Amino acid sequence: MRNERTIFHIDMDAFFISVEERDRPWIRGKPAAVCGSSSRSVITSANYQARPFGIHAGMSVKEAKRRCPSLILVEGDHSKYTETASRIFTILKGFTPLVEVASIDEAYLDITDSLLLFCSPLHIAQGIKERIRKEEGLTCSIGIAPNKMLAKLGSRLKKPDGLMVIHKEEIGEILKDLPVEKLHGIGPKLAESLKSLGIFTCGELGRTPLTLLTKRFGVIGERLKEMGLGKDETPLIPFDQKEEAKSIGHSVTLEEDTLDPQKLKKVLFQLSEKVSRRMRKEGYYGKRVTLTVRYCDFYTLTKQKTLSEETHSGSEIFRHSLEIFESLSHPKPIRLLGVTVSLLRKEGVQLSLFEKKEKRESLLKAMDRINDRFGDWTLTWAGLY
DNA sequence: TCTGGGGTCCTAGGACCC
DNA sequence: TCTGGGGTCCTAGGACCC
Repeated sequence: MRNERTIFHIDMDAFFISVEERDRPWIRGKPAAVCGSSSRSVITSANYQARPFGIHAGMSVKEAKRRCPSLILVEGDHSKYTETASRIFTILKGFTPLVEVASIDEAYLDITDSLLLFCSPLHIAQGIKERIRKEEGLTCSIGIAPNKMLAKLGSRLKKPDGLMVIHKEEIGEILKDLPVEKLHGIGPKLAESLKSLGIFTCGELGRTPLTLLTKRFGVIGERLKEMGLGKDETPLIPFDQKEEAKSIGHSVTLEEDTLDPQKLKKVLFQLSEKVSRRMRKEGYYGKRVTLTVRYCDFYTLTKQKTLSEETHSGSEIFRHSLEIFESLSHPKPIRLLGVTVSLLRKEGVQLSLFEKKEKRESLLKAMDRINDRFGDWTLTWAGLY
């Protein structure tokens, strides 16, 4: 029986806009938000003064301005946020090597075995908050719990600048009346489906028979039941064991909806170049190209093509995405185009063991087929003799 | 609420092979 | 010629997250 795990979830408060407030003191105390550069961009981060106006991430800039005409808008600077985040992750790694980077502004820590070194979890959490405040001028919220799911819930419940410990004995009480959509992984659609079954709270979800949930939701049903009970065994994946990326893509919402082939071709070319530059920079080759097209009515389709040869060349990616683009009929003006490359392989690591095995398997099968047709030992490994 | 841009994972049907 | 079942890959779409 291993120790009860102690997991932290660290979540930066209104990360992007907080970084901007730190660097531009005159914004502080006023409603402000970070947005994209185009006229059709959305809010990516709103400060706590803007939130009472109903402004939140994902809202269009137009709508946000309508709700709060005095809103201060700052164009986002992604590289600045990435650099800030990486310094924060370095601070976290000073407390334990078991740090999972969950997104640009979130991390999980497993401090189960570092308890002896620094005394109580609460003490460690306060130390982390203090260092982030001192060194980066930023606040964060921390949830402490026996698993990732509850740690995440804890940080979410005590925002901003919060600290919440969920002890094993308190789990039932905390989940009893908590709406299911507060849990990470239960979005609007799942929440609606659950409501139609009369399940509104985590307490109710935990009491729902597993058979009912699996019948309705398939494999996710098991996960849902556990979530309702506050159980979660998903392991923490330290930053140095993170898997490689599975896809690399870029997309852009055009300034105006259009069907002009010259304009669209140019955008496809730029997106392809952008994707290929990133692939080369990060050392990837890919074998599948996916084109995304969103029309003016928001109807969105994707079409993909698996290549016979892997590539990271911009002109190759462009050639394939254009071919896909031209195979579609495009009945309406286009709002967004996206190009994604997947089935990635990291440069240098020739073939993974799995792929090597697969190659060998398919070679073996080919030999079998020939031997089946022409009799045994027509083909064999040269090394046999 | 006229709705960005970066991703991940899951599902389900069809092709194809044995 | 017709039949069946299993496995894998490809494809398109959808839910979810930050």
